[in-house]
Amino acid sequence: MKISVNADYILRAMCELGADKTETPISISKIAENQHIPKKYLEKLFHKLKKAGLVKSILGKNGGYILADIPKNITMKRIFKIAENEVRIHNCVNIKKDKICDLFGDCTFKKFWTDFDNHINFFLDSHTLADFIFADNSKNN
Amino acid sequence: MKISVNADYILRAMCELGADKTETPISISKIAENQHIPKKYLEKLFHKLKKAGLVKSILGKNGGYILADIPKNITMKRIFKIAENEVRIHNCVNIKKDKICDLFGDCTFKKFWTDFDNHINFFLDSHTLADFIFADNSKNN
DNA sequence: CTAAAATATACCAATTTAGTAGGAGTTTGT
DNA sequence: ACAAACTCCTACTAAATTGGTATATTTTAG
Repeated sequence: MKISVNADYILRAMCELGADKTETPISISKIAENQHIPKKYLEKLFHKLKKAGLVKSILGKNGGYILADIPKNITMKRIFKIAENEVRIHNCVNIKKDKICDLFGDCTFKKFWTDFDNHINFFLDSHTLADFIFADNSKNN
Repeated sequence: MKISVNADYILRAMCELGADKTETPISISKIAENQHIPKKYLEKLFHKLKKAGLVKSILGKNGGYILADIPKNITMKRIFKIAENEVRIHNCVNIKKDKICDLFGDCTFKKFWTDFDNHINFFLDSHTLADFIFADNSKNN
């Protein structure tokens, strides 16, 4: 069970967008440099972020990205969904192979994997970008 | 973030050992057949389980495996440690690269990853093999 | 002696991870 | 008008991991 580098990359990149007070977009180049993330790799991640509606892009010179929503509305769950190619906690043949699963309505294995999944998602849902950005310099949002 | 098939395989295999009332060992062949797990693959998993001290082996004909401890002492965390080749939740350059990390004593990123790790481990520690075995047929242990 | 069992070691195809490469399209400062 | 600075898009790649196979050796019951 591993967490890819993507979650960390995205988290820090989004924080940089969220922490910026100016209304101008920030470029991939700048974020990559500040956060020590390979530029081309970060580009791909932002492509996903845009498709998922977490950021907006401004084309052309002086272009870049801005958050599509206020930090407190961006949960870690949303970030994880993009960062991790697949989130598979329900690892149980009784769940994967539905026919077997249906035989046991209250299968304890299934219950365990579902509970585990819920436990993780509860944590991810209860943390947002705002937790990271306004930790020391208090501000609204 | 994925959970490999191993955790499911081991969980069901160990349950079969734990549920067995006889004092005789159970062979890999039998478990593999009952649980629909590739025999050779299960063999490798049991090798790890033995090395970790979760099961004991009996060699020769009529040999097989028995639990090395009572079910309630076998936590899901112990199983996960064997099932997952690597458990990496602390995915943060501020943690991986110690020099950067030391610069921020109360880094919010680090805190998040550590909290996440603790959250998961708390869940895994609070479930044992006994939860699966004696769900319906109540019995001591 | 032989069949059934664990043990040990090596191999393998497919997939995933963490990138890199090269350019095409868009906008802006000068 | 034009070059620089951007995003956007597609493809490629090396290394590691995953989920398994294959083959042979050792141990023991009957």
